[in-house]
Amino acid sequence: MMREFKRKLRILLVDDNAEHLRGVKELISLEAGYDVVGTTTSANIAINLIKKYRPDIVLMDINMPEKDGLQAIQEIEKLELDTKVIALSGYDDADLIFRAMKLGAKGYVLKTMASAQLIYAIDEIAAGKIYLPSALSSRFFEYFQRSFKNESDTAAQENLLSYLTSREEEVLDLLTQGNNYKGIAAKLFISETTVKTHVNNIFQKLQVNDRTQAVLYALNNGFAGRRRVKAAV
Amino acid sequence: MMREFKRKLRILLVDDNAEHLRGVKELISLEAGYDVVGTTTSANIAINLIKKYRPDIVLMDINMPEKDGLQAIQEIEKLELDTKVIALSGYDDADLIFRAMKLGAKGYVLKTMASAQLIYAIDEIAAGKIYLPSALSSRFFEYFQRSFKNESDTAAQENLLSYLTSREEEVLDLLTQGNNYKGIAAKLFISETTVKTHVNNIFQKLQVNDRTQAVLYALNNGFAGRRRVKAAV
DNA sequence: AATTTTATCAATCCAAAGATTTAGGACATT
DNA sequence: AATGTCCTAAATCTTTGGATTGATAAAATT
Repeated sequence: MMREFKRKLRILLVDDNAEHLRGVKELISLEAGYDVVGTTTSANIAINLIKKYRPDIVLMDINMPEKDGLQAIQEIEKLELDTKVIALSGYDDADLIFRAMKLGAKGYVLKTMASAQLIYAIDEIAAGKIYLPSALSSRFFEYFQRSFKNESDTAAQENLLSYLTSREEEVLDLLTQGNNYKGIAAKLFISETTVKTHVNNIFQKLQVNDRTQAVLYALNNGFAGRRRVKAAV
Repeated sequence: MMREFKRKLRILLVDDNAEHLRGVKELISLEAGYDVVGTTTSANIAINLIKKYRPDIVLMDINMPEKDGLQAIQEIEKLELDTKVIALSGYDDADLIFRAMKLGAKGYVLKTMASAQLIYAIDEIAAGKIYLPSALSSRFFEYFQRSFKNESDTAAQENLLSYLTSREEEVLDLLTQGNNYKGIAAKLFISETTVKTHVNNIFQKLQVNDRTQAVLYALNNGFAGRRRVKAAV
């Protein structure tokens, strides 16, 4: 298969198995339009090579003993380059796939994959897409849905948050941002005692004893989808 | 396209657009091996129909005004039946796709999709797989990776949690479970004043003013990966 | 028209939380 | 031997938080 021509795709291969490394290199070199700019058996060296040569694609074996390939992916992503990493693995383990994709891998291919399919994956990913063979994609989604199952189970049980009035929701929202009574009063332009009343009502409805528990309940029960808090002054 | 024969696949169609509903029904009825057991324009009615007829597949339009199709998916999943829901939408919006899959949809297809492809999707999903057309799959993964980008960025920036001693981590951990001083003291077998000392040190290190902010900081910065709190007594 | 819910506020009162200082003993490091 | 960190603890003091009661007015419901 041949890409529409522009310039050669620059590829870096990382695999601790030197045997397999040679095989893949040869395989890719047979195709026109691909340039293997380097091969290495070490993830650490790979990082340096990437910084130097800025390849378009990195084929990264993630089952390496020395340094974890997943960790390497994470480090590469932190560099914020245009380099796209394809995870290469002998195993179609759902957790591995999930973690690799989570860390920013643009694809995940098995070592047993046919060469034509590998080339196809490289092309797709080089073109900016994300590529997962359908079998692996299925595994990924099963894992993905399992990992969200618990969350929605929580939502399944009665959600006390639904008893809050809209004003109480506003107050709780400010609580989940780390505000105290004074802060909430100022932000809502109401008196501190009114805030106290609301907060007390919130406690009753959520069946908790204090603001921390209220905030935890809110976050754990999908209140306004977890937000980030800047460490307050 | 024809499934290998076993029994007819029982399908329920849900779409607030009666026009489109008829179209899809006809389309599916033309194929052998598929039995449209019901059609409805209301998500609420759909839930009841599912309880009654236990279809194999539900094609659920998720762009309905009255009741949200996504919410319907969630409710169907809560029933824990064998019924598989396929999200049907006019939009290939990444957020919609993500939310549908998160809620347990086994597939997501566009209304503009060719009929052969729809049948294929139904077959795949009926067979227990998950089906996302590759274009939508790409969108999903881009969204997925974006949503994890911030998390790793957070990890990249200085994490004040790293300054905590192991004892302080224990104390913070108990704080994130909604404990007060007394509770923490009892659980760690130390005096309440000692707990206060630890907590104060934690505040200093995390640069926060009170326990709620400390807890929020902890949760937002990957402290012991968010845990669930049962509403305390 | 009558009732309930919601939002507002005040005044207490007590308990809890938070700030600060001081200090002893264990342990590791220099 | 001296220094530093960590865990422990007490004492004191101020502030904040939380519970309770009662009250007014607008708004929504019945």
